[in-house]
Amino acid sequence: MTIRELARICGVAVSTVSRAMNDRSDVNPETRARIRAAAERHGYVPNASARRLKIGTTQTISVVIQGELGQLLIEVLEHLGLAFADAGYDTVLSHVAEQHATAGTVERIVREGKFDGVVFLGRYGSADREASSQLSRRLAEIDVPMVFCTTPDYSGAASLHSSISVDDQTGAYELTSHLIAHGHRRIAFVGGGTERDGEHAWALRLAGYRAALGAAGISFDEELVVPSVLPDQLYTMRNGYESVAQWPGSGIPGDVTAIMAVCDAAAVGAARALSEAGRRVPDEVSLVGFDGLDIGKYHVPRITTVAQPLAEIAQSTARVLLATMREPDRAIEQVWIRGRVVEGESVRLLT
Amino acid sequence: MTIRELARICGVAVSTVSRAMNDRSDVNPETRARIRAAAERHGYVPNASARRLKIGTTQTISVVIQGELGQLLIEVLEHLGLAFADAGYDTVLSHVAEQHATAGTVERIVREGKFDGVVFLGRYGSADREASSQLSRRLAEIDVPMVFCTTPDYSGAASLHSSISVDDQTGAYELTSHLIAHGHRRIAFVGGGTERDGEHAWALRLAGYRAALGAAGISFDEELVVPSVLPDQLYTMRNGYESVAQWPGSGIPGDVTAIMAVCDAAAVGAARALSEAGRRVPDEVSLVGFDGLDIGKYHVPRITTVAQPLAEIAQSTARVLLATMREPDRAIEQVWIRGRVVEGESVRLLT
DNA sequence: CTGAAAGCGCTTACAG
DNA sequence: CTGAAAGCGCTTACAG
Repeated sequence: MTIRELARICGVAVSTVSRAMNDRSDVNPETRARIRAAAERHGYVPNASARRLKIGTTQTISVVIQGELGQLLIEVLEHLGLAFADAGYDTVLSHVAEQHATAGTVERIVREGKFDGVVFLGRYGSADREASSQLSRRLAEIDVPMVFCTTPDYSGAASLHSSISVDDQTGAYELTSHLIAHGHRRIAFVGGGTERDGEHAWALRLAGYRAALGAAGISFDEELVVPSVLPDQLYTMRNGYESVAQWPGSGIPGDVTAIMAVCDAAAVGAARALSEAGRRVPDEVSLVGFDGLDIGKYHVPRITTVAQPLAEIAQSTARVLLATMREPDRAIEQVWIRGRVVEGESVRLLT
Repeated sequence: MTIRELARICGVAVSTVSRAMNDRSDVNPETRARIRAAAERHGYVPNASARRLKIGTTQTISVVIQGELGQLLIEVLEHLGLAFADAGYDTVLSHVAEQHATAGTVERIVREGKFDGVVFLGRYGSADREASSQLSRRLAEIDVPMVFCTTPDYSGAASLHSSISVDDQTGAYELTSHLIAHGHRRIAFVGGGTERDGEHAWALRLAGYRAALGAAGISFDEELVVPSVLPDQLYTMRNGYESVAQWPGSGIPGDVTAIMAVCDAAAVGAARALSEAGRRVPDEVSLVGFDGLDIGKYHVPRITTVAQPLAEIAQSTARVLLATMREPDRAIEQVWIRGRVVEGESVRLLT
């Protein structure tokens, strides 16, 4: 069913049908009603491609997620969907599998013109820092509005794209301070990556951890930073599990009284590894995560964490992207939203 | 950058550019190389809408998920993405928030012509059975190939759409038999819905549970079926938790030795509720889930479950949909794929 | 192997 | 308030 067929059925011109379908004011209310009734009856929906070609807008935002799809990103995605729907946009997830995560794939998605705006969620580009930075610069040359959510844009010194994230560093600082206030001094950081470049979420969390130790006069011990054995799957249970299970040297040092995992999922995995090693949480080892997901909430013991304000992060992302769509030359902005420490049952008070 | 501009830059006709970009054989290899190099240099990517309008194919499959986005569906989505990519199709998730889950929304997504095929994943339609059935019949009239994955199509007696799912009933049968073989006879089923219409995954699992009891000569006790207190969020930790915490009557009967949760997530929630009630798993109560997700794997104790062959389910879904796209009048088929009981640490052998 | 032209289904000035 | 016509950016017979 095309607009021409419907026009013939209704005995009007295609332009009139178009006006009726688009709720233009310059059409007789009765004509409008008649046409819309006929459209409904025949299941006519304007062809999105033709409309887009003519009008230059798809009313669709793409959310690009690369690699693993964790619960955190999924929840942000849900909130993004709601926020964009409020503004009249459809949201569509373009998931790029790890295998296909090349600059070309990402660039094609953006350039094809299927979308009015793009949100890069969680991660993008390759592990190679230079390649990611180059992708970021290439993307900046495409005139499709885009924004980065829960990930920096890796473009180097001067940011080329706006980004919205939880304030990882402050959150980790507060969480570490919480542990310190409970008497812990030998605190391990588990499951981060290896390049300490300060832009990844885990690196910012590590920086916050370090700063809190420093503020409390506790010396930083490189031995207590246990990097992930699965750098491609940082934010997973498996990462937390394997990283603790394969603790370098002769296993978990006996004097470690608390472990900070890179996220809640990793904390749950770490808890399992600790259990297998015969170390009880929190009686023998305290444990904290990051994110505030259900997985930590229903864990026994409930994991103390920093809850990310996901709805707020999503709304802020939508706001920045929509503003950039209206005003392409708008200034780049980096938004950091504070999380909140949520006490669970996984931290023991040392006396 | 349009095809016309690129044609002028290269000093050829637009038709030649088109041929070069589409890898047609009837173009001079040198011309082709020159054009493609120029396209790369200028970041030219053919406009997807114009292409689609002309050619009638988007090379894009939409996966529609309605309401909650759980880990199981996400993993199926990842596998679907890989399977369709192998066939040269992009996959896009069109998530429909619970608030917007009307027949109109779904129908619009399908009719707009943005997609060559549609996979309904996990659930669709409203809670109202009649409305869902009506939607199913309306969808059947749209000539976009579609298939249902991990959900039946609710169209009533005669199926109007193909569907691919794990064999829920057999899985639950085997899992229940596993419990019975371990000496359990008072086994509760926790977290299912209320309408026992036999089509939902949970209802099929309940049917399998019941059949296994019958086969073992254990009488079915309605009291041991504890329906969800959160019918809209069946496959969540929260459902398992609340359903056990708010067990009807005077709480968990003392003679219940095992609980079968509607899925792994619910089992984890149930475990937390049991812990709060002072009942240890598996020492005092055994517990099983369904799905085979990481959440159960890293739980302490590891949850005994039925692992769904997600890759196989996704591949089968892609195969059926692609076949339907090639051959629209192809027969409807219902595919049930067997899962596999995976023993964890959550079932105690009663002696 | 290459080019000129028609047309996919829409929307939007432009007339009336 | 309605209609006829142009054109969005492509692809594909049809000629050459």
